[in-house]
Amino acid sequence: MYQYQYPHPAVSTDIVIFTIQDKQLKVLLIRRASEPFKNGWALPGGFVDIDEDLEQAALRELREETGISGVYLEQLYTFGKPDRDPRERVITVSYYTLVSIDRLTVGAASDAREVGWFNIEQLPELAFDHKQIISKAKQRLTAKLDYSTIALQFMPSKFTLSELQRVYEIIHGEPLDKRNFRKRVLAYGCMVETGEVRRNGSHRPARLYTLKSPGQVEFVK
Amino acid sequence: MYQYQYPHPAVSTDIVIFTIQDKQLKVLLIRRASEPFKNGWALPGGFVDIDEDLEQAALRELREETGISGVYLEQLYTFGKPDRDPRERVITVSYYTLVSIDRLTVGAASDAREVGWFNIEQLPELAFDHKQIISKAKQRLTAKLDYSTIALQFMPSKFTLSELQRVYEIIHGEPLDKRNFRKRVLAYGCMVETGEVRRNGSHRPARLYTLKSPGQVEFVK
DNA sequence: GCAAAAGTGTTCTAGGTACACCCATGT
DNA sequence: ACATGGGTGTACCTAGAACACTTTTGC
Repeated sequence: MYQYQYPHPAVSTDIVIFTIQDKQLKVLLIRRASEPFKNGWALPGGFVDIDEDLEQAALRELREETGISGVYLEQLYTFGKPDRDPRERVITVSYYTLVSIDRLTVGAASDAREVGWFNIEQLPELAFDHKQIISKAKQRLTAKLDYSTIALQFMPSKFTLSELQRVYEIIHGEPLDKRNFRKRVLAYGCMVETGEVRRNGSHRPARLYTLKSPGQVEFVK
Repeated sequence: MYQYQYPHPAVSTDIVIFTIQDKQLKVLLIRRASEPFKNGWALPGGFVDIDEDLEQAALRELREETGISGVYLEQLYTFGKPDRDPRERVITVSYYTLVSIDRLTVGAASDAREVGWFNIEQLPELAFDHKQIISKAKQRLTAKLDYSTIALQFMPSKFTLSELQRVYEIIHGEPLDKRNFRKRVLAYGCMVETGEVRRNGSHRPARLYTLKSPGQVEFVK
């Protein structure tokens, strides 16, 4: 037992993990193993250890619950309505991250719990205020697309410009001009041709690009 | 005494209060009344009550320690390094706000503690990681000047366009073209002429403007 | 040889920047 | 009458938007 002179809240982290799959923006959810909201869908996350940095806690939960590591992680917002958790006062520091389609080896690594990728437009009922957290993350992501190189975090180590364009189109929900798009992202100067190409169907092969500094997100424009 | 099965951190809020005074961007600090950092300068703030919303806590501290109320308040970032407070683990949810020069009736309302406005470029030694918090707030403020109407929060209920221009110049640290500036801020469409003028020295009087929706910050551009 | 995606430049337009003079007042 | 800050319009320039055809492959 731990005693304090004044009541203390519990502090947790929750992580919104985005990916692009089947031309959809998806979010990773896990099925809760215990009450409250037992068997309900929720964001991965958990309590912060008493001697653990907040971001470290988020990285640890991410690793433990999904097997994902070494990703771009950004603090999103801190949610603290007094009644957001029925057990006790829990303040949650939320983070979000973007993972590439080739890291979708989730599920295996997760500790026997059911996990799933959900289209952000068709989410199931969610535990706590997690719907609100995802909504805020989507907002932030959409905004950052326009003034940073954050979208590159969705890409695998080698990718084509058409694949990258599809990412922007899916998130913004509208088609983009191919020539203007290439002009713009190449001007960022943060990717290089590998020299290789990808053959993918009965048409001209696409050049493969790679990031100069993977994991780095810069402001642009 | 309050008991928990697992150790819990304490949670506080700290508020960075900006104003413009004497052609300088200033921050409000208070002198600490107790250990640690007794008599040192620190941001206003304090512990979140167990049944209190985070933003309510920030508003309460703001009121109690400075007498300021009814202002635009925005969550900034949550700081939680395990050793940021020598007493126990304290996670702080920081907020920032902008107050107009005519609200500088601080000091009187504060509960007998010494308070002071400090030029952001000449801060004293600060308690905890408050220097870092202020630095982050300044960053956010500077960024928001360019894509929101946040600067209007510095203005008193009636103000002239020259006064507003000075605010932008002080924060960005460079002079702006008067005609382009007026074109831009009037295009925001969120202020109206009062019809009154202010006589202020031996020159043409300036027209007074007022906000259509005080306290509201919009995205622009 | 045909279907399907990859790759490539130029023109047009709008929004941002640069810039100089008259106005109303106090002394 | 002069010093001081308030108020106003236009020309230029650059960055973003619109737009169509050739290339390379698989079948």
